[in-house]
Amino acid sequence: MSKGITSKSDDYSQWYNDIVIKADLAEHSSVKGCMVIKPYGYSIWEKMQAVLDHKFKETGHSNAYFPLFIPKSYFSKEAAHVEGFATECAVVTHYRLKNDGNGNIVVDETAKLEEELIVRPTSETIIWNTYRGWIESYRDLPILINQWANVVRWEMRTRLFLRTTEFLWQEGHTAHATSAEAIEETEKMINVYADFVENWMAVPVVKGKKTASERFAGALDTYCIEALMQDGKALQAGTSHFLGQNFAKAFDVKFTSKEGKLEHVWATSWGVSTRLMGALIMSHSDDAGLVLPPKLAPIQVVIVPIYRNSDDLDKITTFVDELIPKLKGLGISVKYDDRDSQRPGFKFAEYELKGVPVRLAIGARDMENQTVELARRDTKEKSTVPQQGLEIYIANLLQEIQDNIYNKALQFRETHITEANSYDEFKTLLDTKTGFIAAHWDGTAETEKRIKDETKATIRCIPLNNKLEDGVCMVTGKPSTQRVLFARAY
RNA sequence: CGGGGUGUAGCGUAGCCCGGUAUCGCGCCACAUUUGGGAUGUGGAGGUCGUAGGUUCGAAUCCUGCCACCCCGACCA
Repeated sequence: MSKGITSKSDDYSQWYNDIVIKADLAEHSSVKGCMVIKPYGYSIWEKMQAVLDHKFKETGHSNAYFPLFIPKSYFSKEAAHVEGFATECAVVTHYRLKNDGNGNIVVDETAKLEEELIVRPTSETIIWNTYRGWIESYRDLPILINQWANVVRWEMRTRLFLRTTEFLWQEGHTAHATSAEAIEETEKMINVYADFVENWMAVPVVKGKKTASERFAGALDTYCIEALMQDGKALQAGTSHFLGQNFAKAFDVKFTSKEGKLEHVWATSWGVSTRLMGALIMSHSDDAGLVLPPKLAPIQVVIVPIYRNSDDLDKITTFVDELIPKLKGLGISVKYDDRDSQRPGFKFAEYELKGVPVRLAIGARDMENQTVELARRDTKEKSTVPQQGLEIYIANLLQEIQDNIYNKALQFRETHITEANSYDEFKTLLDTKTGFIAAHWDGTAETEKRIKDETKATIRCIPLNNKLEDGVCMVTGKPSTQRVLFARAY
């Protein structure tokens, strides 16, 4: 197939890495576990940010920014929270370097911080410590804030985009007067995420709730969206947490209600990260490289001229110069690649690798016939299309491609949700068919852990609006009222 | 933290066992011919062989220490 890309069926993991590197999305930096997001990869992230940011603002949120550093003592204030993050924190202990006299730069031991600073793995603590000063009355509520930031989690093992030591994300942190309002916010935001992932990224998701043991550290309830990758493994694409009054209590954030009573504030937090890039790459791409949904492709249409002499090129360029404004007028991003330094075949391969949804090739033959050659990335089909009305044709085609890759992913997902009625069947499905497995579970953490230890499968979620169905736990035989979704996950 | 691997030109590599100043491919630069699926020819540039020390007349090669990164697992978004 393509030069230098490992086939998906040979080695899925290597295939993924190859696409990230060869499509010029990111590269490993010289710092362990940290990556450099390259311009092409970053431009995709910027498109994601733009859409999400708009949705957050439409739902009443504002952006703000809180410090990168968090005093260590803040972490110990919420017991479950510190437990969840303690083992993966980067800690700043000194604030100065010095020359040791032998030409080496060393830490100046005399410049030791009185209290260590944690590089934020998430910002609940610093934000709730700040909110204490902002909230006195029910009139100050709700507070609906989002922050775009980088965070650091010192994971043992990293993977480009899917899990890096430092990653980019957004984290929403809201404060409410009532439990009901906070829960409504939590649900609203998981729906915003699902809408974005499905309708922009073209990745179908299952909305659900996490079990107690899979919850965010410090949350009373964690809602999530779970996507299924082409290798049959699940990927958590976004989470929205109902934090109850845990952080308000830990940071002493109270307000006076309409009734004049002093009460603790109710909280939510929600986030998606550059991990979504990983989901995007893995969901649609093939052995020829990246496949991007038109709605997030930095370049939606690329035009490659094919010519033998400058006369040919001039004619083509004249046509293209008229076409580009028409496309742009319809909101379509277009690149005219008239580099003379590369031949057409090279360009075709390059834009396939980079996942550009539509490619036009225009040569002398086309100019004579008033046509263009159009190739779509998702199906790799080529066709000859009239120049007349081309921009309309392309606008429609982009939507068709968006729908097509979504439906393809949806079909894969639908055929990879399988019911298992015994533990043996469950294990066989995990090893052979993979994907989500819907099974009865007795609701205990013990059984959940046993399944995880024995099969590496976790409960991805209890789907929202799950249909109730009496059954018995596939492991213990105890009664169960609904099936939950298991899978091996990233 | 365990297991495995790698470190030699921008990238990928050979050479290492058996010591004598680094091979090949891609890429890069120039020129020409090319241009409807990853062009061809000719010429050219590019190297602290991860790092520190040791052995030796001489080290990419042998010895010792150190460092870094990648992959697999445990942890996790």
